[in-house]
Amino acid sequence: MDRLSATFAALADPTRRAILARLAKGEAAVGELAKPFSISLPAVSRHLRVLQAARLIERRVDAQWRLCRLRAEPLAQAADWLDAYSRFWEGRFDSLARYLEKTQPKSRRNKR
Amino acid sequence: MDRLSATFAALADPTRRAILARLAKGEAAVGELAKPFSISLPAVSRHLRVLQAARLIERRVDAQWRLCRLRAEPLAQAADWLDAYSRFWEGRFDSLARYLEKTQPKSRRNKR
DNA sequence: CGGGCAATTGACTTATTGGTTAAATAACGT
DNA sequence: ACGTTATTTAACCAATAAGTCAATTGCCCG
Repeated sequence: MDRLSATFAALADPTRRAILARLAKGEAAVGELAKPFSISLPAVSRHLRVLQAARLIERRVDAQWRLCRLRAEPLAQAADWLDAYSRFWEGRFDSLARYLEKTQPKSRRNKR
Repeated sequence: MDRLSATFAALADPTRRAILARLAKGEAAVGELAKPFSISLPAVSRHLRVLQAARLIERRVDAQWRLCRLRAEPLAQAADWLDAYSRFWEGRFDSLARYLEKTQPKSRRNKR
């Protein structure tokens, strides 16, 4: 699966988005991440595996804890993709057309 | 499924993203949308159904053609979500923290 | 009317997802 | 070494996704 698809797929689950929101406040262990949810710990563990595969989190071991922290770079790529379409909903159609012409090579970082 | 999840899920497929890219250049019928892909017409029809359910496209009938056009509003919502995290990857952590406080009043403070 | 193009629907297959419980692994603190 | 805590893995299940081909629907036109 390509990187952008993996990112969007990872974000398509509210539990995973909630986990990212929690991690935005700082590193946390699996058990703590699981607390707000009614699902089992293995289920959370799998969600974390998905987030890690999409490179949205990184993990490190500290004694018996696996600490997770947010890696937001893939989100930047997704934001770039959406930014192109912002030109559409803002009515700057030709600008989007130009972006899409170039979008085959590579997308670049920018700010909204 | 909530709106944001539906949007991200719809975007998590490269075929669907390519269809949106094509539609950004203007309305098109199903047959024309299908041309660049090696998959069958029913498969494309199903992708369009997903995009429509996510409200990323609208359809209208013109004689024997079903014309599709881009509706970018749901993308704006997704972009808003990502924008919050842009504060993270740009290093403005406390700004993101404030955003998340407002967005998810329910989340509890980290103790560790 | 009947033929043909456009698109969808139906029936089916296969793979993936998200969840479960139970067992295994790993590190800690006696 | 032992029991406790933290987390993952294994095995399984139900639902969904993405594709196929065949049949159907809807519309146009000679």
